[in-house]
Amino acid sequence: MRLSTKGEYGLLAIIDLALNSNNSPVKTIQISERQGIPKQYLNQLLLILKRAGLITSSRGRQGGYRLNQNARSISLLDVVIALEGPIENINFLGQNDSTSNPSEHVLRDLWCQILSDAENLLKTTTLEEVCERMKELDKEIMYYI
Amino acid sequence: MRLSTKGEYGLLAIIDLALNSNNSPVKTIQISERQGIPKQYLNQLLLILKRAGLITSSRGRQGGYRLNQNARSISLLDVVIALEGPIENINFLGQNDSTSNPSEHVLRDLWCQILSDAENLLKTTTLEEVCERMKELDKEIMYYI
DNA sequence: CTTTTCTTGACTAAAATAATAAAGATACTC
DNA sequence: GAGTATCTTTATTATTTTAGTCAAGAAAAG
Repeated sequence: MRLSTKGEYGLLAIIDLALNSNNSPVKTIQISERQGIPKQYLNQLLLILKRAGLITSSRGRQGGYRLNQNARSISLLDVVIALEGPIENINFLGQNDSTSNPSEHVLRDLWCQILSDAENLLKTTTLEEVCERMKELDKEIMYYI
Repeated sequence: MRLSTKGEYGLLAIIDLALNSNNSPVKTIQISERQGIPKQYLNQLLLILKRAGLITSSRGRQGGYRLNQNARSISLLDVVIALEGPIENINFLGQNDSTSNPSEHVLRDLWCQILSDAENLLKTTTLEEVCERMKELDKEIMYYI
């Protein structure tokens, strides 16, 4: 459940798309500059998201990326799994039967609990939800000014 | 929140101590064999747990390790933090003020939520609790025979 | 047909992980 | 007190993961 820069950058990028790709596709370079992500690296991440079916691309002058689905139907879990692979089932050596080592069994059960809690939170948070929270944040900041 | 072998081995080792060090200290080699952990590597981990004040050691012929506190007062979080350091506050670059990037702010909040859920579960699970769960498991297995 | 963009695949540097090895210090036993 | 079993410390190494960089190719638009 650690988020590497891969996951972090990817999330920032797709949130950027959710906000900005409604009218026209968004170019890699634009995301790169807005979010402070190395352009070439971002390229790789966007391709991963594309292969996962979360975004679409078009080439040429007016090209760029946009969401492939409604922001409401993309969960953060979708994005994280696309980028970092299925959420780690723990290294536990004794992934064999539960008979092997009873303490591993207990630990594994506990870890499954932790991971499934995390997954649930990510699964129930959509890109749309994130965008709304950002708007709320903006409002709060406005009040201070 | 990923558990490396360091954390996993360390947890298995200290659970082993909770079960077996009541009468006499337990030697590295015994834990190593019971839990299938490379002996020299296990040494390092036990020393970390010792420096963290969770276990004590004695040298010489009857030497070995034992718990330094009651199994009831050692939480899995204590062990994990000793071995893997404080639970990762996420890489988020913009760890500066919340004004930087609003999407980072939203993501960071969400991640804090996930981590604190995980921490809570680990904090409220003690070594004693784990031992009890193991006994329950043994019972279940007995029934099958 | 030329430019802009995505696309692909190979390559690299740095860090973290997972050990291994060897020499030193302490305590028990004979 | 000699010897051995154990912990202790420090250094070294191999492998894997992370975080990129680079360069050449392919499609769409003007």
